[in-house]
Amino acid sequence: MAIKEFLERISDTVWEIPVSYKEGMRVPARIYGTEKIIAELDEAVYDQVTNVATLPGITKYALCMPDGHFGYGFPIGGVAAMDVEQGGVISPGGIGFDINCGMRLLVTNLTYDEVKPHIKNIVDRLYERVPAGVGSRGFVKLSRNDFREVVEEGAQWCVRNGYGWEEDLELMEENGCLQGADSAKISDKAIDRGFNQIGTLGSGNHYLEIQVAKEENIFDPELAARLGIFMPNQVVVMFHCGSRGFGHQVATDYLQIFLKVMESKYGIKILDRELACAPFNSPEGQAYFAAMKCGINMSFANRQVILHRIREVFSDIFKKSPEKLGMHMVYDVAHNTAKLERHIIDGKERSLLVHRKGATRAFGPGMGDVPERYKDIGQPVIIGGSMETGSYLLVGVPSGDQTFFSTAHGSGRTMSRTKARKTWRGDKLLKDMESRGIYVRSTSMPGLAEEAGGAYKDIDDVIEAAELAGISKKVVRLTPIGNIKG
DNA sequence: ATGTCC
Repeated sequence: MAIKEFLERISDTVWEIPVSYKEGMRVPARIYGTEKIIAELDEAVYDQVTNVATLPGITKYALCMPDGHFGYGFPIGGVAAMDVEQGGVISPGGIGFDINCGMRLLVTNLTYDEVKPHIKNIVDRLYERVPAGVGSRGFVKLSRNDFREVVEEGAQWCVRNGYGWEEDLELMEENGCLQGADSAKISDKAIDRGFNQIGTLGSGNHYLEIQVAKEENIFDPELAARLGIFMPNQVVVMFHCGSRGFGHQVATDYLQIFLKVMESKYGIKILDRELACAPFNSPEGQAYFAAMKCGINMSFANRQVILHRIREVFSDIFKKSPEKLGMHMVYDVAHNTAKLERHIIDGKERSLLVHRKGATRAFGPGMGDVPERYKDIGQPVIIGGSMETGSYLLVGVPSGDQTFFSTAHGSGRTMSRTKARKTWRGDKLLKDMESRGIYVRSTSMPGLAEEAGGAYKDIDDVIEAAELAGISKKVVRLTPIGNIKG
């Protein structure tokens, strides 16, 4: 029977597939999105999210956020919480190859009028100072042993070594260093791939963008001010990157290990090899958890060094210190992780491993790990749109409990990279964007074409769905004026 | 996403 006949409308923005849809589903699947988003959703997502619903220990629902699309095993936009006391598993496919891919936002006290005459210079200098593209190498010279320290200490290593400010650490999950990251669980190959990649942007949809908070796009001026956006046309900097080849190798290493032991040792049968997993409470599961934390820390360190370079470039161009330019970090979000969290399920507190793959944690007001300064307003959420359209700053809300306090992470692709390359030309797109006031530098013209705004869902639709569903609240929409694309 | 197949 066709999927549409199973799809039950729970509300204007929540759609459920019952366990009767597929043999082995332990919980229903729920997809977030407006009617328009659901109508245009790739049917493969239904298959993937219902496969996830069969995994051991899955609690309540297998979820897909409104930016969801087809991914490796799990859909991108997938959220799955596994009860670790009930045989719950950990699955690399539920985290993503790019461990702790995420977004960071920093503000300036400059207006668009002040920045406009310098925008080409800013973008050109950032392009030199923040290496981008496949295989790019960073300026931070580390030995392999130094790098093992970095992956255990995360952004704290960076601040100790002069990359950034002490206050930056308060604005990251767990102060930029996950406890329990163990480099003994990392292969030499992963170290080889990662040790010269700190401070690099990468490729694909990774980018660094100069943006403006236009007056009409500041939806809640009070909340915006609390987050550091205090005037119309204020210029901010947003960037998106992850753990580069290092995280990719960690995921690859443990997928192979899990495929070997999953069925023979643990008797877990799965519908798709890409859902390879191991019980969280098993030697293999714990080893991957400790290795993944190294990936998370590597990514925090990567973004920390990039933040430092951005401050240097602005400081050089505007002849003022980064402090005088008000270059404070707003927050850093991780959107490819699994975290052990306590959540109340049907009135009972349980210990859940929450997989968020292309999904952003969005803790509500008062919750643990929300920085002290934001405790009363909820965790900031940074959602990057396509490079042509815009991005959003939001906050978590109490009703986020329905998704284990998770929301969308971006626009979500609607077109394959191959088709996008055939539809647009990078050089023409670059000129078109410049005529619309967005100055772009990229290492690859085909790569630029892949990221055309038309290859993505409408970011405003995605954010509207997230807000209507009550999984995050929008504060500011940000408009791009300059972009460095990997 | 990714030394885009060691």
